[in-house]
Parts: sequence; structure tokens; C-alpha cells
Amino acid sequence: MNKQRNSENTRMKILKAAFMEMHLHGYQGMRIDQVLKNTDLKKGALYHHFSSKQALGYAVLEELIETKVSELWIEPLDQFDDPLEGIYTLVKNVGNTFSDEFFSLGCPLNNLAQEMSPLDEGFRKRIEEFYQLWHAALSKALKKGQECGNVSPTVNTDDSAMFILTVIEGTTGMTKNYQNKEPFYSCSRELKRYLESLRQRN
Amino acid sequence: MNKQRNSENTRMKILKAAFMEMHLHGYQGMRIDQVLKNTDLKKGALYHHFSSKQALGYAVLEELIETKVSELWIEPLDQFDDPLEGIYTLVKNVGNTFSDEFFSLGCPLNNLAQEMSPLDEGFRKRIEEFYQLWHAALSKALKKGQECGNVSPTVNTDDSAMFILTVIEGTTGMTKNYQNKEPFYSCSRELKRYLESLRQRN
DNA sequence: TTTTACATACAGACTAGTTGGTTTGTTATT
DNA sequence: AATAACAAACCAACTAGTCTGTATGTAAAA
Repeated sequence: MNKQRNSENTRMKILKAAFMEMHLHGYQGMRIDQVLKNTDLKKGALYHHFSSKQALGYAVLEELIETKVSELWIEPLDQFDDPLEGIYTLVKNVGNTFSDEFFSLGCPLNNLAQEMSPLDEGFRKRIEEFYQLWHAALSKALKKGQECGNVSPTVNTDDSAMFILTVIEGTTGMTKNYQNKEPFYSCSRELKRYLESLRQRN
Repeated sequence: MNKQRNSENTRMKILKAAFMEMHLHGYQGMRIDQVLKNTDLKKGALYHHFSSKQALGYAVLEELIETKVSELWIEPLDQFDDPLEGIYTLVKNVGNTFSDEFFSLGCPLNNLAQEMSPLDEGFRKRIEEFYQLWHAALSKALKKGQECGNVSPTVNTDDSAMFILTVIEGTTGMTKNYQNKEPFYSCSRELKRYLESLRQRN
């Protein structure tokens, strides 16, 4: 009975289990013991890889949550010449990808932001900086749309990017409360109306 | 040294102190002992008036938070013949009323919704029902606007009401992260753009 | 009016359970 | 052999809730 060891593998196993617990119960609600139960590891392992619960939380945020949100919402933005159509495509895509159950847990990033921003400056700083990245990407996409003649030149792309970001995060938050996708669908339709109001009129 | 007793007074003192702690640290972060310290009362008093921490939380939600949000956002809606102007007036009013510090704590209702909806069905149900009230009031105001010719008859008032609700709550959430009012101002301006896109064109 | 009886409104010490974290020892890897 | 990667027992702090007792208010009886 020889047990194999793989440090990086173990670390990732802990990270993923911690992510699940944070998604289900929030950071404060995540219990170290429960994370361990879900990995068949013991405290020695966890505290070998992470110095504290806080450090584990930061790692989940930076290595799992931000990465995933970036793949889903930020990186694809470059593909589109028409950001108005592009952003709506991303929204619809997310709506098709995730189940009702997943929606009722909310966006992991938004959850963490709402819960921890006022309580822990480390979380808040990391989240703010990531939102600034996201905001910059949206603003850049809108500017590109202006250059291509799809977006009206009168649009303030900073304001508009912030609004879109807020609607996306707000929608997942609202959908979480209702425990079904109806708010998501309503907000998607009205976001489309808003996006069209940004379009260059010919 | 005769100590006066006033049951209702004592109860309200506990409620208000609990509200403050919940606003500062969330429901999970609220400590019964800290609430007591801020009132100069002891556990006997608190558990005489409230059967549990949960019951205290529910009371704060129903008797303080929902009442306040209703006064601020729902009841004034009836005054306006033009809901598009009316809703924007309410937003501006809130922006003028509350300080940066208050904004960085977030809307108490939204905070509680984000934190507790997935964790406690009692909180979730109460919050969902209250959002439905709010949603109905917005929808009604928009319908009235349609009858008065201010709002385009093609607008789906249910969708639009949900969107507006989501933007309001999302904006306070985003503003909390940034710890200044800039996101609020950006979102206010873009909400105005959205509202104007609902207007009846002549 | 005074007394009796009871209910309400608390105080304050105590408890059982939880939780993040530590320490010491053991096994695998290099 | 030396070090990294864990296991397992243990600890100290915290926390919601309980329990017993006491002071205050109140309504009925004498």
C-alpha cells in the first residue's frame, strides 16, 4: 500500500474543494474541516500548502474565480467588431451554459464581493482591481465599436462599461434570490434594449 | 436609583443595535455579545425579546430594513405621473442623501439578500416577497406612464421593472466594492439613458 | 387603600459545541 | 541522509444559547 504524492495535485484538490464550499456557503460559511472531508486529506496537508483560511480564500479568488470569469466574460470580448452584439452574445451564452441550480448559487465573484468587501481589505482590493480589468476591457470594446461605426460617438464608454458590468453582476445577484432564471431572462432582454440605445443611428 | 422599564423601548434598542452590527459585519458576522455591549443590556433581555439570533435577524429585516427601503423607494412612486422622471428623481435623491461612507457599506437589503439567500430559506422567502412588492410597484408605475403617454406602449413593464430593480441593487453592490460614489454616478447616468429609451416617441 | 399573587422584564454566570490553527510524528521523494 | 508532504492528536478562543435568580409592574382580593 504505497501512497503516491503529488504536491501540485494535492494543492489543486484543496483549492477546488474550498471553491465549492465557498460557492455553497460563502467564505465565512466555509469550514476548513468540511473542505478536508471532501478531499480525504487532513489538516497537515492544508496548512502545509496554505498558511491560513484567509490565504486559502485569496488563492481560490485569484486562481480559480478570477481565471474563470476572465475566460467567460473578458477574453472573448476581443473577437467582436460589434461590441453591442458581442456582449449580448456572451450573456446569452452564459444563460445557455449554466443550469438553474448553478444560477441560484450566484456568480462566485459577485458573491465574494458582496460578502467580503466591507469585511476584509485584502479581498476588497483584489476584487476591485479585477473589476477594473473587466471594466477596462468593456470600455475598450465599446471604443472599438465607436471606431467601426457601430457605437454612437456620443457614448461615454467609461460610464457605459460600468453600467454593463453592474447589470451583469446585479442580474446574477437578483437571480440568486428568485431561485429561477426568470430575472435573468428579463434583465437580458432589457440589457439588449439598453445596448441598442448605444448604437450609431444612420 | 430606580431603573425604569419600557419593554417596547428596550426591544427597539436591541433591534437598532443589531441592525448596525448587521450593516457593518453582515448577519453571520454580527455577534450577539457585541450587540449587547452597544446597548448596555444583557443576554436575559435579548433572549426575552427574541427567541434566537435568527429571529432577531428576521425582525431587523422586516421591521427596520424593509420599512426603510419601502419609504425610500416604493411609496414615493405613486406621486409621479411620469415614472421615467420619477424613478430618476428617487435615484438622485438617494445619491444626495447618503454619504460616501454609507454607500461603502451597501444597501442593507441587498447585503442581506446576497449573503443569506442561499443559506437560509427564511431570509430568502422574506426577501423575495419584498422584491416582488417592489417589482409590482415599479411595474404599476410604468403602466401608469403608458396610460399617460409618457412610456412607450411596446415596453414590457414586467421586464423593465425587473431590470430597474436589478440596476438599483446592483449599483449599490458595485459602489460598495469601489468605496466611493463614482460607480453610482456612472450607473445613474446610464440608467437615465435606459429610462429615456422607454419614452414614447412623438 | 392595602395586600396578595402572579406575570413580565431583565441580570449574570455557565455550558456545550464549534472552529481555526498548532505540534509532533511518520512516510514518501530526491 | 535530508527534505518535503503529509497524518493525527491536541488546543485555545469563541459563541449562541441556557438556567437560575431577582427586581419591577399590575391586577385582583381583602
